[in-house]
Amino acid sequence: MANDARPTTNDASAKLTIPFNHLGEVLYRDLEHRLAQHIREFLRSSYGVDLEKIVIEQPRVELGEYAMPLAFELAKKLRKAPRKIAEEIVSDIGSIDGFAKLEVAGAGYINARVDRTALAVALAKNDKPAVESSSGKVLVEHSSINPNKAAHIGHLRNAILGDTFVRLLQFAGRTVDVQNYIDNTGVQVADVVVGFLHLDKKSRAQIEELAGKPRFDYYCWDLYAKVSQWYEQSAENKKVRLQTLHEIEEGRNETAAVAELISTAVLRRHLETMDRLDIEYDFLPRESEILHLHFWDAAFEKLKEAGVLSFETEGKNKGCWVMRRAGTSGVARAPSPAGNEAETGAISSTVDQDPERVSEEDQKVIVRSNGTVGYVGKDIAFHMWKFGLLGRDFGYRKFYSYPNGHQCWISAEHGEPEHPHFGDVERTYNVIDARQSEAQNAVIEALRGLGHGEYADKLTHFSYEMVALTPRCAAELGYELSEDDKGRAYIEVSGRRGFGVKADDLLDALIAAAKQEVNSRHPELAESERQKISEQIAIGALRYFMLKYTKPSVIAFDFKDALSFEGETGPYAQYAVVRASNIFRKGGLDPNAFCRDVASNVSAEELTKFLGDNDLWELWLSASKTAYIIDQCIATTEPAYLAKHVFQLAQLFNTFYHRYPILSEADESRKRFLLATAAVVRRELTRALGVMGIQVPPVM
RNA sequence: GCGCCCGUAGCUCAGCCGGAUAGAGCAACGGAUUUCUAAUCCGUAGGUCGGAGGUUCGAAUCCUCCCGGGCGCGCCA
Repeated sequence: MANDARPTTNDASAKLTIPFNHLGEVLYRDLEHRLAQHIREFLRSSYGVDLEKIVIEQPRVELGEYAMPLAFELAKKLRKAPRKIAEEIVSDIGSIDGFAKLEVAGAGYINARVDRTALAVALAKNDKPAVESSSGKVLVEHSSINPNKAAHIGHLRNAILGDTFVRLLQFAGRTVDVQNYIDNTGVQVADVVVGFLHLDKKSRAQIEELAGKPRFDYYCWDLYAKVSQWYEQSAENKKVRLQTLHEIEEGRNETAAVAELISTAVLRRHLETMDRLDIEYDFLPRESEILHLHFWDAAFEKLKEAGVLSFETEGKNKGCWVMRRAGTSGVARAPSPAGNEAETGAISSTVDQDPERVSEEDQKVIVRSNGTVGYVGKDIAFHMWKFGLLGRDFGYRKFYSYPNGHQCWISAEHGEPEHPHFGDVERTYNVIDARQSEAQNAVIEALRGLGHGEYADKLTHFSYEMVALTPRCAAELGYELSEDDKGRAYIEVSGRRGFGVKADDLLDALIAAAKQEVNSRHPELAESERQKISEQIAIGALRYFMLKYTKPSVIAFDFKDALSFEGETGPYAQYAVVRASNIFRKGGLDPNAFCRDVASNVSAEELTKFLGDNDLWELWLSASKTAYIIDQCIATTEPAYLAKHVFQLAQLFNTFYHRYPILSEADESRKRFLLATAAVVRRELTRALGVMGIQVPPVM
């Protein structure tokens, strides 16, 4: 799996490319860069040592803000006790701007203490994050749901991860194109077409009428499961499937028209479902256009020319164009540097005599012997288009206008003359589940084989694990489980079997559960207001739920956990912000003013005094980390770190809220300080939740 | 068979660039609020970090092997 290196914030390569935040304020992230750079230079000049990476940890707050165990590492090289080295470094390094001091602790830790007052003032003034000047455009492809049935919880994880990653990139100042690839000519659509035409025996007009109904995708969900059973009944039925698929790919016939009608209607439903979660797309490239605009033909020529594809004249893949499967590079893989003689020998003995020929089991068929191209081939062509390497473009048509005015475009054979420019991006992230990593690697290797290693390196498979149902959840939904399944930790969702939780159903259930709470807590509010708040809470719960697990973890879905609004949940964090807002509302004060004007509201001496309290300081410190955490999320393609951070900050705030009554505080300057604290945390929490796509209700 | 992922408290998960007492949430039990305060807070209990070796001053974290579970390896997409 594509696990990038850990955060690059203190890599040697990053020290010159990430400038200090000249226009904005110096926050936690910037201080870390500064510290790492200072240490690095000091070690070089004083010891002649060039450390590859300076490890910087985050210690308990009473020990400082940054902790460096580097003296332990240097002990070997310098043949001195770690404690001694640490002491030398601390006494010789001099002062670092923004830091109060360095200290030696334990057996040789070097702990750095920041200038708390300076960091707090910088944080308070940081009302909009400084925007990095971005180079090229970034493309994030996510969702990509087959347009033949309702979206389910697995698709929700994909879309929420993808949308959050888009927001993370935008926070960091990148320009992002959001694409949702639509496989509108594949077997899955064909199956539903077969269902309408051959099982339900519906006319085109009848289908058209059904497609206009509110939850047409639910109808397709059931039909798709029925068709799958129908295929099992006879070989004759399966032939219908092939015939139908063929007609759809061909285009310009009645079957293709029906398929277009169905897939477009389901696609609209998907967009509506995702819009409920504030997830929007810019462009919907469809497979039909990749076929009809002959993207493959252009790609095929270049791939042959570059020698990525070879034609098989014998064996099981006779008559096919094949490429080497990713990860099987017998010739290309150099023995590991540490590899011993025996290992090298073992490799050379398994390599084919003819180094050009790929052994049969390492072949991936790209073009079938009947001349048709498979999914991976089309994906290669598509990715050549993404990076501007294909020499062809889609036509573009307006497709969907969001209530907020945003326009979503779709691919077309003959597009509108005026349209925005998609493609030609500098970097691509594909949010696709882990089961497709081999196919994704094939695309990457094809780009490399074409001589475009620079793009291969900038194509990231944003891989995550699936959402499955716990046996208990499946039983609650009324599914019959085999004895085998009952013993499993989780059971995979299956559209083909109609087994799963639909996205809209889950959202409805969440809204209903939230509504019940809101009704009992705020009967004085208007119905429309209670509804709006319930939706915000439901979205908060759902998005947080999908983001709190790290990507490699399979989510074993359970209604009890997903419908929870307490503990480590989105509503917990939303509630913390609401509480902060309550203070200002009841006090008749403007929280933003308390951020902006902290320096005039609280004197530097007083600020320093109050921040000397570790509990209060910990809250400020955590609030100062938003940009730092977001950098980490992007570098590691892991949004879960932001979810963890939001929860931690909300938790610290709730403790603070409980411990310090603010409005009744008698000491005026202390009161102003506490208000500034609440205001800053409120702003940072709101900001971080916003990056997760979670809004905060006015009351809860 | 080959490849990738997972295995940490009763349950669900963090931690894994080696480092200072292994953390949360849920569940359980016991407490707190006429207040900006209960979608909350505080406390108690709960762990041979799947197992065995190895590297190291130091391993949940790195390496090897094993066990258990998941996923992928198609002229499907």
